[in-house]
Amino acid sequence: MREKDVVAWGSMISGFCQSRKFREALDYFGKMKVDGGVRPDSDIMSSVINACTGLENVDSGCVIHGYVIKSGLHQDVYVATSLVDMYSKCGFLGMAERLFSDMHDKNLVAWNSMISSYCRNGLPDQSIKLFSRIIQHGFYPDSISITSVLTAVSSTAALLNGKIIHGYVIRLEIESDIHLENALMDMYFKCGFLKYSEYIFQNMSQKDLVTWNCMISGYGSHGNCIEALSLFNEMKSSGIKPDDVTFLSLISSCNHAGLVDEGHKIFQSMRAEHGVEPKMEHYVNIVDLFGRAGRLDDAYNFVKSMTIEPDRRVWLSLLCASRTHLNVELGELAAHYLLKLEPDRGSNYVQLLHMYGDAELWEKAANIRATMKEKGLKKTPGCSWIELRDKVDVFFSGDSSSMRTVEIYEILHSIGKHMEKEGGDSEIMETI
DNA sequence: TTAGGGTTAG
Repeated sequence: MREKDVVAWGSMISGFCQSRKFREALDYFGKMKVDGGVRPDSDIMSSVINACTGLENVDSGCVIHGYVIKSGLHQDVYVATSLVDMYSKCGFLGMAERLFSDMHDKNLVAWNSMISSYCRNGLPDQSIKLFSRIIQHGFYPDSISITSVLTAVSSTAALLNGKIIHGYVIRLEIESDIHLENALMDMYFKCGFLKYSEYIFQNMSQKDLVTWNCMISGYGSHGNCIEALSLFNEMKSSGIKPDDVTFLSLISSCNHAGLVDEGHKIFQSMRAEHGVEPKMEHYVNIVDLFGRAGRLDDAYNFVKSMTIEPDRRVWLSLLCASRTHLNVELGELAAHYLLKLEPDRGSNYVQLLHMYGDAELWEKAANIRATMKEKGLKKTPGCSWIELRDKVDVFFSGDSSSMRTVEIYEILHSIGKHMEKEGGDSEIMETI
Protein backbone atom coordinates (compact mmCIF):
# COMPACT_ATOMS: atom_id res chain seq x y z
CA MET A 1 0.00 0.00 0.00
CA ARG A 2 2.81 2.35 0.95
CA GLU A 3 4.51 1.76 -2.43
CA LYS A 4 1.30 2.77 -4.15
CA ASP A 5 1.34 6.00 -2.21
CA VAL A 6 4.74 6.84 -3.63
CA VAL A 7 3.48 6.14 -7.12
CA ALA A 8 0.38 8.26 -6.58
CA TRP A 9 2.37 11.25 -5.32
CA GLY A 10 4.90 10.76 -8.10
CA SER A 11 2.20 10.76 -10.75
CA MET A 12 0.68 13.97 -9.43
CA ILE A 13 4.01 15.78 -9.20
CA SER A 14 5.29 14.72 -12.61
CA GLY A 15 1.87 15.45 -14.12
CA PHE A 16 2.09 19.02 -12.89
CA CYS A 17 5.62 19.32 -14.26
CA GLN A 18 4.56 18.06 -17.67
CA SER A 19 1.83 20.67 -17.88
CA ARG A 20 4.36 23.28 -16.73
CA LYS A 21 2.52 23.89 -13.44
CA PHE A 22 5.76 23.96 -11.48
CA ARG A 23 4.42 25.88 -8.50
CA GLU A 24 1.74 23.22 -7.98
CA ALA A 25 4.34 20.46 -8.33
CA LEU A 26 6.36 22.00 -5.48
CA ASP A 27 3.20 22.49 -3.40
CA TYR A 28 2.37 18.83 -3.81
CA PHE A 29 5.87 17.85 -2.77
CA GLY A 30 5.37 19.98 0.36
CA LYS A 31 2.05 18.27 1.08
CA MET A 32 3.62 14.88 0.57
CA LYS A 33 6.23 15.60 3.21
CA VAL A 34 3.65 16.96 5.69
CA ASP A 35 1.36 13.97 5.23
CA GLY A 36 4.30 11.80 6.21
CA GLY A 37 4.83 8.12 5.80
CA VAL A 38 6.07 8.40 2.24
CA ARG A 39 9.75 8.46 1.38
CA PRO A 40 10.26 10.18 -1.96
CA ASP A 41 12.20 8.15 -4.51
CA SER A 42 14.59 9.33 -7.20
CA ASP A 43 11.77 9.75 -9.75
CA ILE A 44 9.96 12.18 -7.51
CA MET A 45 13.11 14.10 -6.68
CA SER A 46 13.97 14.46 -10.38
CA SER A 47 10.52 15.93 -11.01
CA VAL A 48 10.81 18.27 -8.04
CA ILE A 49 14.22 19.53 -9.22
CA ASN A 50 12.73 19.92 -12.68
CA ALA A 51 10.01 22.13 -11.16
CA CYS A 52 12.67 24.39 -9.58
CA THR A 53 14.37 24.62 -13.00
CA GLY A 54 11.07 25.55 -14.62
CA LEU A 55 10.56 28.30 -12.06
CA GLU A 56 14.22 29.33 -12.39
CA ASN A 57 14.20 29.27 -8.63
CA VAL A 58 17.70 28.35 -7.56
CA ASP A 59 16.90 29.03 -3.89
CA SER A 60 14.26 26.30 -3.81
CA GLY A 61 16.65 24.19 -5.89
CA CYS A 62 19.34 24.49 -3.20
CA VAL A 63 16.89 23.49 -0.48
CA ILE A 64 15.88 20.45 -2.53
CA HIS A 65 19.54 19.69 -3.19
CA GLY A 66 20.14 19.60 0.58
CA TYR A 67 17.15 17.34 1.05
CA VAL A 68 18.45 15.03 -1.69
CA ILE A 69 21.84 14.73 0.04
CA LYS A 70 20.20 13.95 3.38
CA SER A 71 18.07 11.24 1.85
CA GLY A 72 21.11 9.75 0.07
CA LEU A 73 19.59 10.13 -3.39
CA HIS A 74 22.31 12.43 -4.74
CA GLN A 75 24.25 9.47 -6.16
CA ASP A 76 21.35 8.55 -8.40
CA VAL A 77 22.22 9.45 -12.00
CA TYR A 78 18.73 10.76 -12.77
CA VAL A 79 18.70 13.01 -9.73
CA ALA A 80 22.27 14.21 -10.29
CA THR A 81 21.57 15.01 -13.95
CA SER A 82 18.47 16.96 -12.97
CA LEU A 83 20.62 18.95 -10.57
CA VAL A 84 23.27 19.63 -13.25
CA ASP A 85 20.49 20.88 -15.52
CA MET A 86 18.92 23.00 -12.78
CA TYR A 87 22.15 24.73 -11.73
CA SER A 88 23.26 25.40 -15.29
CA LYS A 89 19.88 26.80 -16.33
CA CYS A 90 19.97 29.10 -13.31
CA GLY A 91 23.45 30.30 -14.31
CA PHE A 92 25.47 28.39 -11.70
CA LEU A 93 27.85 26.63 -14.07
CA GLY A 94 30.46 25.94 -11.37
CA MET A 95 27.97 23.92 -9.33
CA ALA A 96 26.87 22.03 -12.43
CA GLU A 97 30.50 21.20 -13.26
CA ARG A 98 31.19 20.00 -9.73
CA LEU A 99 28.18 17.73 -9.65
CA PHE A 100 29.05 16.36 -13.07
CA SER A 101 32.63 15.55 -12.13
CA ASP A 102 31.46 13.91 -8.88
CA MET A 103 29.08 11.57 -10.71
CA HIS A 104 30.33 7.99 -10.56
CA ASP A 105 28.17 6.41 -13.23
CA LYS A 106 27.83 9.07 -15.90
CA ASN A 107 25.67 7.98 -18.78
CA LEU A 108 25.09 9.65 -22.13
CA VAL A 109 22.28 11.84 -20.77
CA ALA A 110 24.63 13.21 -18.10
CA TRP A 111 27.28 14.00 -20.73
CA ASN A 112 24.70 15.66 -22.94
CA SER A 113 23.46 17.72 -20.05
CA MET A 114 26.96 19.05 -19.35
CA ILE A 115 27.64 19.74 -23.06
CA SER A 116 24.60 21.97 -23.27
CA SER A 117 25.38 23.52 -19.88
CA TYR A 118 28.66 24.93 -21.18
CA CYS A 119 27.06 26.37 -24.28
CA ARG A 120 24.15 27.82 -22.34
CA ASN A 121 26.58 29.63 -20.06
CA GLY A 122 28.66 31.17 -22.80
CA LEU A 123 31.46 28.59 -23.05
CA PRO A 124 30.86 26.94 -26.43
CA ASP A 125 34.50 25.86 -26.77
CA GLN A 126 34.23 23.83 -23.57
CA SER A 127 31.09 22.30 -24.93
CA ILE A 128 32.86 21.22 -28.13
CA LYS A 129 35.80 19.83 -26.13
CA LEU A 130 33.50 17.77 -23.93
CA PHE A 131 31.71 16.42 -26.98
CA SER A 132 34.97 15.06 -28.36
CA ARG A 133 35.50 13.23 -25.05
CA ILE A 134 32.22 11.30 -25.34
CA ILE A 135 33.62 8.68 -27.68
CA GLN A 136 36.82 8.36 -25.62
CA HIS A 137 34.60 7.36 -22.71
CA GLY A 138 32.95 4.60 -24.67
CA PHE A 139 29.72 6.32 -25.66
CA TYR A 140 28.32 6.99 -29.09
CA PRO A 141 26.79 10.43 -29.38
CA ASP A 142 23.06 10.45 -30.05
CA SER A 143 20.91 13.05 -31.79
CA ILE A 144 20.75 15.12 -28.60
CA SER A 145 24.55 15.21 -28.21
CA ILE A 146 24.80 16.36 -31.82
CA THR A 147 22.07 18.98 -31.50
CA SER A 148 23.73 20.41 -28.39
CA VAL A 149 27.21 20.57 -29.85
CA LEU A 150 25.90 22.08 -33.09
CA THR A 151 24.47 24.93 -31.05
CA ALA A 152 27.93 25.47 -29.59
CA VAL A 153 29.49 25.40 -33.07
CA SER A 154 26.91 27.92 -34.30
CA SER A 155 27.82 30.39 -31.61
CA THR A 156 31.51 30.24 -32.50
CA ALA A 157 30.76 30.21 -36.26
CA ALA A 158 33.46 27.53 -36.66
CA LEU A 159 32.49 25.99 -39.97
CA LEU A 160 35.17 23.30 -39.89
CA ASN A 161 33.93 21.89 -36.58
CA GLY A 162 30.40 22.03 -37.92
CA LYS A 163 31.35 20.03 -40.99
CA ILE A 164 33.18 17.44 -38.88
CA ILE A 165 30.08 16.99 -36.74
CA HIS A 166 27.86 16.74 -39.79
CA GLY A 167 30.31 14.06 -40.97
CA TYR A 168 29.82 12.17 -37.68
CA VAL A 169 26.06 12.13 -38.19
CA ILE A 170 26.49 10.56 -41.62
CA ARG A 171 29.33 8.13 -40.80
CA LEU A 172 27.99 6.92 -37.47
CA GLU A 173 24.51 6.74 -38.97
CA ILE A 174 23.10 8.73 -36.07
CA GLU A 175 19.36 8.79 -36.31
CA SER A 176 18.39 12.31 -37.24
CA ASP A 177 15.29 14.12 -36.06
CA ILE A 178 13.75 17.53 -36.58
CA HIS A 179 15.68 19.17 -33.71
CA LEU A 180 18.97 17.97 -35.17
CA GLU A 181 18.10 19.07 -38.69
CA ASN A 182 17.02 22.48 -37.46
CA ALA A 183 20.27 22.88 -35.51
CA LEU A 184 22.30 21.75 -38.54
CA MET A 185 20.54 24.18 -40.82
CA ASP A 186 21.03 26.99 -38.36
CA MET A 187 24.71 26.12 -37.94
CA TYR A 188 25.34 26.41 -41.70
CA PHE A 189 23.55 29.76 -41.72
CA LYS A 190 25.59 31.08 -38.80
CA CYS A 191 28.80 29.90 -40.48
CA GLY A 192 27.79 31.66 -43.68
CA PHE A 193 27.14 28.52 -45.74
CA LEU A 194 23.69 29.43 -47.03
CA LYS A 195 23.64 26.84 -49.78
CA TYR A 196 23.90 23.98 -47.27
CA SER A 197 21.12 25.44 -45.13
CA GLU A 198 18.90 25.67 -48.19
CA TYR A 199 19.75 22.11 -49.18
CA ILE A 200 18.85 20.76 -45.74
CA PHE A 201 15.65 22.80 -45.65
CA GLN A 202 14.52 21.58 -49.03
CA ASN A 203 15.14 17.95 -48.12
CA MET A 204 13.49 17.92 -44.71
CA SER A 205 10.63 15.43 -44.53
CA GLN A 206 8.80 17.62 -42.04
CA LYS A 207 9.14 21.26 -41.09
CA ASP A 208 8.00 22.79 -37.81
CA LEU A 209 7.76 26.36 -36.53
CA VAL A 210 11.45 26.40 -35.54
CA THR A 211 12.45 25.23 -39.04
CA TRP A 212 10.68 28.17 -40.64
CA ASN A 213 11.95 30.61 -38.02
CA CYS A 214 15.55 29.45 -38.57
CA MET A 215 15.25 29.94 -42.31
CA ILE A 216 13.59 33.34 -42.02
CA SER A 217 16.13 34.64 -39.53
CA GLY A 218 18.98 33.06 -41.49
CA TYR A 219 18.02 34.94 -44.65
CA GLY A 220 17.32 38.08 -42.66
CA SER A 221 20.69 38.12 -40.95
CA HIS A 222 22.41 37.70 -44.31
CA GLY A 223 20.58 40.71 -45.68
CA ASN A 224 18.19 38.77 -47.89
CA CYS A 225 14.98 40.38 -46.72
CA ILE A 226 12.99 39.60 -49.87
CA GLU A 227 13.66 35.89 -49.43
CA ALA A 228 12.74 36.10 -45.73
CA LEU A 229 9.41 37.76 -46.56
CA SER A 230 8.63 35.27 -49.28
CA LEU A 231 9.38 32.39 -46.87
CA PHE A 232 6.99 33.98 -44.38
CA ASN A 233 4.21 33.78 -46.97
CA GLU A 234 5.14 30.21 -47.79
CA MET A 235 5.10 29.36 -44.09
CA LYS A 236 1.59 30.75 -43.70
CA SER A 237 0.37 28.80 -46.74
CA SER A 238 1.77 25.61 -45.26
CA GLY A 239 -0.49 26.07 -42.24
CA ILE A 240 2.19 26.86 -39.63
CA LYS A 241 1.20 29.77 -37.41
CA PRO A 242 3.95 32.39 -36.85
CA ASP A 243 5.01 33.22 -33.28
CA ASP A 244 6.85 36.08 -31.62
CA VAL A 245 10.24 34.80 -32.85
CA THR A 246 9.00 34.79 -36.46
CA PHE A 247 8.01 38.43 -36.17
CA LEU A 248 11.19 39.47 -34.47
CA SER A 249 13.20 37.85 -37.27
CA LEU A 250 11.08 39.55 -39.92
CA ILE A 251 11.28 42.99 -38.33
CA SER A 252 15.01 42.65 -37.79
CA SER A 253 15.39 41.55 -41.39
CA CYS A 254 13.54 44.68 -42.57
CA ASN A 255 15.74 46.66 -40.22
CA HIS A 256 18.92 45.36 -41.89
CA ALA A 257 17.51 46.04 -45.34
CA GLY A 258 16.18 49.49 -44.48
CA LEU A 259 12.59 48.52 -45.34
CA VAL A 260 11.07 50.80 -42.71
CA ASP A 261 7.41 50.88 -43.67
CA GLU A 262 7.35 47.19 -44.46
CA GLY A 263 8.78 46.41 -41.00
CA HIS A 264 6.29 48.69 -39.28
CA LYS A 265 3.42 47.12 -41.20
CA ILE A 266 4.54 43.67 -40.08
CA PHE A 267 4.63 44.87 -36.48
CA GLN A 268 1.09 46.23 -36.77
CA SER A 269 -0.15 42.94 -38.23
CA MET A 270 1.16 40.94 -35.26
CA ARG A 271 -1.73 41.46 -32.91
CA ALA A 272 -4.36 42.48 -35.46
CA GLU A 273 -3.96 39.69 -37.97
CA HIS A 274 -2.09 36.96 -36.18
CA GLY A 275 -3.07 37.30 -32.52
CA VAL A 276 0.56 37.48 -31.41
CA GLU A 277 1.20 39.96 -28.59
CA PRO A 278 4.33 42.11 -29.23
CA LYS A 279 7.04 41.86 -26.58
CA MET A 280 9.64 44.43 -25.56
CA GLU A 281 12.07 43.06 -28.16
CA HIS A 282 9.63 43.90 -30.95
CA TYR A 283 9.22 47.46 -29.70
CA VAL A 284 12.99 47.88 -29.47
CA ASN A 285 13.40 46.71 -33.03
CA ILE A 286 10.81 49.16 -34.35
CA VAL A 287 12.45 52.06 -32.54
CA ASP A 288 15.71 50.93 -34.09
CA LEU A 289 14.07 50.63 -37.51
CA PHE A 290 12.75 54.20 -37.45
CA GLY A 291 15.87 55.53 -35.76
CA ARG A 292 18.31 54.00 -38.19
CA ALA A 293 16.42 55.52 -41.10
CA GLY A 294 16.60 58.95 -39.44
CA ARG A 295 12.86 59.07 -38.77
CA LEU A 296 13.35 60.23 -35.20
CA ASP A 297 9.88 61.75 -34.79
CA ASP A 298 8.30 58.47 -35.81
CA ALA A 299 10.60 56.66 -33.39
CA TYR A 300 9.71 58.91 -30.46
CA ASN A 301 5.98 58.91 -31.26
CA PHE A 302 6.16 55.14 -31.39
CA VAL A 303 7.76 55.02 -27.93
CA LYS A 304 5.06 57.34 -26.58
CA SER A 305 2.36 55.06 -28.00
CA MET A 306 3.74 51.93 -26.35
CA THR A 307 1.23 49.98 -24.27
CA ILE A 308 3.94 48.59 -22.00
CA GLU A 309 6.49 50.57 -20.00
CA PRO A 310 9.62 51.04 -22.20
CA ASP A 311 12.72 49.37 -20.79
CA ARG A 312 16.39 50.38 -21.06
CA ARG A 313 16.80 48.91 -24.55
CA VAL A 314 14.07 51.13 -25.98
CA TRP A 315 15.67 54.29 -24.59
CA LEU A 316 19.15 53.17 -25.59
CA SER A 317 18.00 52.57 -29.14
CA LEU A 318 16.46 56.05 -29.25
CA LEU A 319 19.63 57.56 -27.80
CA CYS A 320 21.84 55.82 -30.39
CA ALA A 321 19.59 56.99 -33.21
CA SER A 322 19.63 60.54 -31.84
CA ARG A 323 23.41 60.39 -31.77
CA THR A 324 23.68 59.09 -35.34
CA HIS A 325 21.31 61.74 -36.66
CA LEU A 326 22.52 64.38 -34.24
CA ASN A 327 19.33 65.32 -32.44
CA VAL A 328 20.74 66.38 -29.08
CA GLU A 329 17.40 67.35 -27.56
CA LEU A 330 15.84 63.94 -28.18
CA GLY A 331 19.06 62.20 -27.22
CA GLU A 332 19.12 63.95 -23.86
CA LEU A 333 15.52 63.00 -23.26
CA ALA A 334 16.23 59.35 -24.06
CA ALA A 335 19.36 59.44 -21.88
CA HIS A 336 17.34 60.89 -19.00
CA TYR A 337 15.00 57.89 -18.98
CA LEU A 338 17.82 55.45 -19.67
CA LEU A 339 20.00 56.62 -16.81
CA LYS A 340 17.02 56.69 -14.48
CA LEU A 341 16.53 53.00 -15.18
CA GLU A 342 20.19 52.05 -15.26
CA PRO A 343 22.57 54.56 -13.73
CA ASP A 344 25.58 52.24 -13.39
CA ARG A 345 26.21 50.86 -16.86
CA GLY A 346 29.19 52.43 -18.61
CA SER A 347 27.95 51.91 -22.17
CA ASN A 348 24.89 54.12 -21.52
CA TYR A 349 27.11 57.10 -20.68
CA VAL A 350 29.43 56.37 -23.62
CA GLN A 351 26.58 56.86 -26.10
CA LEU A 352 25.68 60.17 -24.52
CA LEU A 353 29.33 61.16 -24.41
CA HIS A 354 29.79 60.43 -28.12
CA MET A 355 26.68 62.37 -28.97
CA TYR A 356 28.03 65.44 -27.18
CA GLY A 357 31.36 64.91 -28.92
CA ASP A 358 29.71 64.70 -32.35
CA ALA A 359 27.74 67.87 -31.59
CA GLU A 360 30.95 69.55 -30.34
CA LEU A 361 29.34 70.25 -26.96
CA TRP A 362 32.64 69.87 -25.14
CA GLU A 363 31.53 71.15 -21.77
CA LYS A 364 28.68 68.67 -21.57
CA ALA A 365 30.99 65.89 -22.75
CA ALA A 366 33.47 66.78 -19.98
CA ASN A 367 30.68 66.57 -17.40
CA ILE A 368 29.76 63.08 -18.56
CA ARG A 369 33.40 62.00 -18.40
CA ALA A 370 33.62 63.33 -14.87
CA THR A 371 30.47 61.46 -13.82
CA MET A 372 31.84 58.25 -15.31
CA LYS A 373 35.13 58.68 -13.53
CA GLU A 374 33.37 59.42 -10.28
CA LYS A 375 31.29 56.25 -10.63
CA GLY A 376 34.27 54.22 -11.82
CA LEU A 377 32.48 53.18 -15.03
CA LYS A 378 34.01 51.69 -18.15
CA LYS A 379 32.51 50.29 -21.30
CA THR A 380 33.06 46.61 -22.15
CA PRO A 381 34.71 46.60 -25.60
CA GLY A 382 32.84 45.12 -28.57
CA CYS A 383 34.21 41.90 -30.01
CA SER A 384 34.01 39.91 -33.25
CA TRP A 385 35.78 36.89 -34.67
CA ILE A 386 36.41 34.93 -37.84
CA GLU A 387 37.69 31.45 -38.66
CA LEU A 388 40.52 31.41 -41.21
CA ARG A 389 42.72 28.43 -42.05
CA ASP A 390 41.36 26.36 -39.12
CA LYS A 391 42.13 29.12 -36.65
CA VAL A 392 39.72 31.52 -34.99
CA ASP A 393 40.92 35.14 -34.79
CA VAL A 394 39.25 37.43 -32.26
CA PHE A 395 39.13 41.22 -32.54
CA PHE A 396 38.30 43.70 -29.79
CA SER A 397 37.12 47.22 -30.49
CA GLY A 398 39.99 49.68 -30.06
CA ASP A 399 42.54 46.88 -29.57
CA SER A 400 45.94 47.78 -31.00
CA SER A 401 47.94 44.82 -29.68
CA SER A 402 48.25 43.13 -33.08
CA MET A 403 51.65 43.35 -34.79
CA ARG A 404 49.80 44.37 -37.93
CA THR A 405 47.60 47.10 -36.45
CA VAL A 406 48.85 49.75 -38.88
CA GLU A 407 48.23 47.49 -41.85
CA ILE A 408 44.73 46.58 -40.56
CA TYR A 409 43.76 50.23 -40.20
CA GLU A 410 45.16 51.08 -43.62
CA ILE A 411 43.00 48.41 -45.22
CA LEU A 412 39.96 49.49 -43.21
CA HIS A 413 40.56 53.05 -44.34
CA SER A 414 40.77 52.04 -47.99
CA ILE A 415 37.55 49.98 -47.66
CA GLY A 416 35.94 53.06 -46.14
CA LYS A 417 37.05 55.23 -49.05
CA HIS A 418 35.74 52.65 -51.47
CA MET A 419 32.38 52.55 -49.70
CA GLU A 420 32.19 56.33 -49.71
CA LYS A 421 32.57 56.30 -53.46
CA GLU A 422 29.81 53.68 -53.74
CA GLY A 423 27.54 55.70 -51.41
CA GLY A 424 27.81 53.40 -48.39
CA ASP A 425 26.35 53.51 -44.92
CA SER A 426 27.34 56.66 -43.07
CA GLU A 427 27.36 54.91 -39.70
CA ILE A 428 29.98 52.42 -40.86
CA MET A 429 32.08 55.22 -42.35
CA GLU A 430 32.05 56.96 -39.04
CA THR A 431 33.24 53.81 -37.26
CA ILE A 432 36.12 53.52 -39.69
C1' DT B 1 2.54 3.45 -13.27
C1' DT B 2 5.81 7.70 -12.25
C1' DA B 3 12.10 9.92 -13.75
C1' DG B 4 17.14 13.21 -16.32
C1' DG B 5 19.69 15.84 -21.72
C1' DG B 6 18.41 19.07 -27.51
C1' DT B 7 16.54 23.30 -32.07
C1' DT B 8 14.75 29.45 -33.64
C1' DA B 9 15.64 36.26 -32.51
C1' DG B 10 18.25 40.44 -30.63
